[in-house]
Amino acid sequence: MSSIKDVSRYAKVSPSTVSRVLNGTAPVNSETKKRVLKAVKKLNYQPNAFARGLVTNRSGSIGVIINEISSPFHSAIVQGIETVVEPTGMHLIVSSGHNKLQPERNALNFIVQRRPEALILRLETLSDKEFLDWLRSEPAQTLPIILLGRYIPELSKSCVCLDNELGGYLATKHLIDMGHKKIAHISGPLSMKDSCDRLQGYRRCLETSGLSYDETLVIEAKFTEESGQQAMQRFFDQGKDFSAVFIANDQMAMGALYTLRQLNKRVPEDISIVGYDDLLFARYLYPALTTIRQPLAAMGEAAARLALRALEHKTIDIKQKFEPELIQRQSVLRFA
Amino acid sequence: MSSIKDVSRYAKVSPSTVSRVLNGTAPVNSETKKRVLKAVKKLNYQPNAFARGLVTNRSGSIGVIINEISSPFHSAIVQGIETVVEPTGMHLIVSSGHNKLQPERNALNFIVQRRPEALILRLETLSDKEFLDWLRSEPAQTLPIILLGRYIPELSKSCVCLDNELGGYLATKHLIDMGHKKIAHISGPLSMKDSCDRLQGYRRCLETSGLSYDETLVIEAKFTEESGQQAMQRFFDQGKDFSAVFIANDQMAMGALYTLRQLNKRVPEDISIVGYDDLLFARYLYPALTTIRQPLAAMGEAAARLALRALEHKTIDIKQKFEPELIQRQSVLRFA
DNA sequence: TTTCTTGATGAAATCGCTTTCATAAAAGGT
DNA sequence: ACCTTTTATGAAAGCGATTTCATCAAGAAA
Repeated sequence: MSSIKDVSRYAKVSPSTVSRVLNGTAPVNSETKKRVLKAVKKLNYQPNAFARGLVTNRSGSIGVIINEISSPFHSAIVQGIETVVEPTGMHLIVSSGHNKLQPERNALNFIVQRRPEALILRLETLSDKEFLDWLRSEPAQTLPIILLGRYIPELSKSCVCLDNELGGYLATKHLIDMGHKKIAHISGPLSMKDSCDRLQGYRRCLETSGLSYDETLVIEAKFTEESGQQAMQRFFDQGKDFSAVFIANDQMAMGALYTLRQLNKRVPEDISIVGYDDLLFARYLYPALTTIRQPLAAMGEAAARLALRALEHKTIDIKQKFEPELIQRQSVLRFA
Repeated sequence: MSSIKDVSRYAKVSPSTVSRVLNGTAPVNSETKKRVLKAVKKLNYQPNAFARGLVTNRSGSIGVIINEISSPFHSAIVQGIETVVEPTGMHLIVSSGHNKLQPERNALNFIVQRRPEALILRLETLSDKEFLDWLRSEPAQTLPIILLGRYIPELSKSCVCLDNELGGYLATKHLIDMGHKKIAHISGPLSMKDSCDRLQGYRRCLETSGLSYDETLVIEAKFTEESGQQAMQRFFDQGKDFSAVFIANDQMAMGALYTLRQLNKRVPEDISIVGYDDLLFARYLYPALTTIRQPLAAMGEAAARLALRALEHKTIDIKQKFEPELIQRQSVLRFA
C-alpha cells in the first residue's frame, strides 16, 4: 500500500509538501498542488490513520460501550449517537460488554488502547466504586466521558439518564387508574439497575395506592423475548390470579403476548399489559402495546453532543435528564 | 497518558524489555518481569494501538460496511460477524453506507485509512464495475475482501449470498399452491439488487404458473415499516382486487399488517401475507408471519470465518451459498 | 585457561505521518 | 540598490511502539 513517500517521489516533492496539500495546513503553489493531487489519485493513496493519529494525537474516534449491538434497544441508542457523530467526520468504535463483568472490563481496556477522544459508556455490571477508581486513573483523567443510563453524582455533568423508578411507577399507576387491583410484574435481571428501579417504582406505586406488594406476582426474567414468553407461561403454570402485568421491557412484552395467545387469553380483555421502552415494533404488535417510552435515540444524541461539546470545550446546554412517558395504545383495558 | 517509556523508567529497564514482557516475544528474567508488571499496573499503562499497529503493520481490526447499524436486518448480520470475530481478539470497525452512492464510497475510503486486515462488505449502490475497478487498485490488492449478499464471478471464492430470485419464487409459489390467483407484491427499492431479484422471482413464478404478471399489482416501497404501511394503504385506495400479497421484507410486512388492521381486513382470512427475512419479530406478530427465511446471522458468521480464513491462509471449506427457506406460520390461508 | 553458547538486556532503526525550523527565492518598501 | 517580508519548499525531529543487532556476563565445553 502506498505511503506519503511514494506520493512525494511520484510528484517530485517532499513528503512535507504532500502533507500540506492534503491537509491544507500551509499555502502550496497551485502547480505543485496539482501534481501532488495527480500523484495521490494515480497511486490511490489513502493516508495511514495510525501514523497520523500517532503524531497528531487525535484518533478521530469516539469509544462506545454497550451490551449488545444486535439488540433493538441498544441499536436505537447507537443510531442516535451515530446521527450526531457521523457528520463531524469522526467515527465510532463500539465494543460489547455482554452484560458481564469481565467482558465489560476488557471492552474498556480494549477501547482505551485505541485512544478514542471521548467515551460514551453504558455500563451495566461495573460497580460505581470500581468505575470511579478507574476514572481516577491515568487514561480517564484526560478523556471526556459520558455515562448513559447511569447517574453518578461525582459525574453529574456527564450523565444522560432517565428515571426508571418513575417509569415503573407510571406504568403501574396507569394500570391502577384503569381499575386493576391484581397486577403482576415481569422484571429484567435484578443484577441490572434499570430492572431494580422499575421494580421499585412498581412496588412504590402499589404501596402508595393501598395495594399490597406480593412478591409471588413478580418474576425475574432476562429482558429477552424468550424469557418474557417463559415468565408469562410460569404465571399460568402456577395458577396465579391477576388482571394486568407490567413488563419491564417491550421485548419481553412481545414474548409474553405470544404466550398469552397460545393460552387463548385475550389482551386486553383478559389481561392488560404495559411494556417499557417503546421500541419501534411496539406500535405494530397486536394489540398495539401500551408502554413507557424511553427516547433512546434522543438520549444517544444527547450523549454524543455532550461528548463533542466536551471535546470543543464549549458549553452548550444539553438535555441530560429524560422523562419516561406513558404511551397509551391498545393493550390495556379498564378493569370491570 | 503513560507510554512505554514511562513504564521503562519506572521499572528501571529499557523500553525493549517492557515490550518483551508484555508480548512474551523473548525470555525475560523473572525478577525483571515482576518489576515491569508492577510498573504497568501502577501507571495503568495501556499500549497505544496506533503505535503498535504502525510498526507491526497489523491493526487487529476487520472493516465492515453495511447500510445502517440500527436496522434489525443489518444488526442481525453484524451480530453474526461479531460472534466469530470477537473471540479472536480482533475488533470490528463498521461504517454505514446509508444506501447512497457517495456515503458508500466515503465509508470505503474511511475504512481503508484505518488499515483493516480484512473487509466484509455489503455494498448496495456501488456498481459491479466501479467495485471491480476499485478492487484492482492498490489497497484492495493486498486485502482479503468478502462480499455479503452480492455475487461477482471474479470473486466467487469470497461471496456469501442467498438466491433472492428463488426466495421470491418460493414465496409466490406458496401462495399459488394455496389457491391464490390474485397476488400483489410490495417490493423494496428497485435500485437494490435484492429487491429486483425478489420481484423477478415473483414474476417468474406467476408466469410459469399460468398467471399473468400485472404491474399495477406491484408497488415499490422502501424496506421500512412505514413504507410498507403506506404501500398497503395505496392498494386499497386504488381499489385493487387481490387475495394475497408477497411483501419483500418483514419490516414492510409488519407495517402492512398494521394498515390491514386499521382497514378491518382480517389476515389471513381476507388477505394472505408472505414476508421475507424471518427477522426475530416475525414469529411474534399477529398473525405470526409466514415468511422466507434468510439465515442472516449464519451468513454473517460465514463471511467472518471466510475473512479470518483468508488471513491465516488456511482453506477450511465454508458454506457460501445459502438457500432461502419458506417458514410457514399463520399469515397465509388456503383461498376458497 | 580459553572459547563457545546461552540468556538477559539495551541501543538504535523503523513504521508513516505531521510539524517545526531553516532556507532560498520572489516581492515589497524606502 | 539594500533590507525586510512573504511565499514555497525541504530536512529533520518526533509520536510510541516493535524488532534487529550488539553487548556482556555467566556457565558449559574443550
